[in-house]
Amino acid sequence: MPELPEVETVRRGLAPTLVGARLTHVELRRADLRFAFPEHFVERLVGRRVSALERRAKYLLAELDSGETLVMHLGMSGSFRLEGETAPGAFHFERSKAPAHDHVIFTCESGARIVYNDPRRFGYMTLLATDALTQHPLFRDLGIEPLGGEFDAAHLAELLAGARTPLKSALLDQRRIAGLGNIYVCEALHRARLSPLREAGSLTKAQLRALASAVRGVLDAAIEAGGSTLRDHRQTDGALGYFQHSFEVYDREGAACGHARCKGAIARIVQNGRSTFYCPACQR
DNA sequence: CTGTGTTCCTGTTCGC
DNA sequence: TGCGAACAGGAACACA
Repeated sequence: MPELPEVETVRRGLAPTLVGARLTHVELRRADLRFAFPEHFVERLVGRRVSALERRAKYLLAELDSGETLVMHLGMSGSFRLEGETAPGAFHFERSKAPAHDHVIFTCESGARIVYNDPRRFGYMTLLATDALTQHPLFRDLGIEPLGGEFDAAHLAELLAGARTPLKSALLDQRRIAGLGNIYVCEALHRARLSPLREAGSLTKAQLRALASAVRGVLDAAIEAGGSTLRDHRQTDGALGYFQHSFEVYDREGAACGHARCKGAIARIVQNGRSTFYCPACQR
């Protein structure tokens, strides 16, 4: 589920509860997610205060007062929900009816509970020394943040220079740009009117400008939509929120292309084993 | 080095 | 209605 905008929405949803909070209890309902939890995971968390909640690419980073950072990735199906004092609508579940796939439960001093649910278990959590975070293999090779100040057409030109791979594959590569996933790559390419099949290194300057602007624009819009769902529904689970109603191409095979004067229909093809949606008529 | 295919896991949807 | 197949928002890893 979660690409950059969803993770950012989760971060904003959890921050008011988590930042400044002390963890009093951490419950693991199983020994692993995608990977095993690290040694003494619970002991290293309990009693610690969370000093900041950040995001890098699709990772959530909870900085602790112990010098370590709790690193969380939501994989395909991970989500958080808030229960307890800060969630007035929280349900009370009988023990036997606890929702399936709740794997980790963090309890704060305030009584608030933050529950991590992940049916497919492609997500994972680990603890890393905060001052060495950027050197760690998980982060060392990550590319540029598409919403950061350095991301522009010139940077994009460098990132794609000489690449023979299809444009879509290049944009999904987290070592180039970090945080884009299948949906927003499809959407950004449609906005920029560029074919996912184009050789990545073949874009003109004007096309690079259009693409940089499209990437930023689609991510900004999705975060904004996520933000509005947060305000309206206290949703912290990183669901696509209302932005899914704004998809121009993703999961819209056969629909009319939304671009002015384009008579094309959205097609679905498969690239690297994953669905690509685009308009063959106007994306060149 | 670059680029591609496979794999992890469960839930939902679709065609018969 | 049931039942198997296809597919799903990610990315680590193996390999050509």
